[in-house]
Amino acid sequence: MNQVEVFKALGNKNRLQILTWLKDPEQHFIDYTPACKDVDVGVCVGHIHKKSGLTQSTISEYLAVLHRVGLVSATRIGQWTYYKRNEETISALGNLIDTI
Amino acid sequence: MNQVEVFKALGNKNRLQILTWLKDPEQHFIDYTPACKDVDVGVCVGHIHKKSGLTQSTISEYLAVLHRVGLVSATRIGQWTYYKRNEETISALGNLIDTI
DNA sequence: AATATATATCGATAATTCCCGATATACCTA
DNA sequence: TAGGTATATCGGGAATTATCGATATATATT
Repeated sequence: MNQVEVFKALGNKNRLQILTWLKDPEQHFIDYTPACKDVDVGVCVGHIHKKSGLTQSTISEYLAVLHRVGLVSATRIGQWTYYKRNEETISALGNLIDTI
Repeated sequence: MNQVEVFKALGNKNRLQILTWLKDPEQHFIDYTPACKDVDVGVCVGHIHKKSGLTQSTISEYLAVLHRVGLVSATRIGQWTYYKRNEETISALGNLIDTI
């Protein structure tokens, strides 16, 4: 994990917001339904986009940033890409704070 | 604590480095001696400046950033300003990660 | 193959950050 | 008060980031 890059990724109100939305998709995304029965793959770009008020390209870019630093996972299913919090990385970050 | 601002402050290699140096002044600063017998006030700007390889103004600015977001305390004694890690804020940040 | 939809990427501009040198301010000592 | 040292602030150029609209790519449907 690249500490500096992770902190940069978190140093943006909108990206931080997305991460918290992803904590509880049912609560934050009106028309959310899980894409898979058995595996939780998260929320598709379009839902996040609609909720955000930002453009589609910006949201796509932000999700790519969060993915690049490992804060979310990405799963392509058909024409949708679903993003989901990577809790391992997030809690690892919590521990890492102690080593700073 | 302003989350976004704290993450921005940490999203810089040099500021992160300074924070880790301040963890153990004896180890990282050759000619370090505590400024006070009874209270630990940390390390003065000049020492950090010399070790960093960056200019005095940049270091002063970086320390101001870290101070503004609460990651370090600042103590002026005579003509020196001493900066010290604010462990409370840092561990609070660790907890805050869980709420992200 | 043609079209429609979802997402990703490209190119651009404005805003912000990085980092500098120069200068100002604060404090100390003589 | 004058001069010296430590730190802070100012002004600026280069680099990066934020965010957009336009376009490309991938997938699905007919």
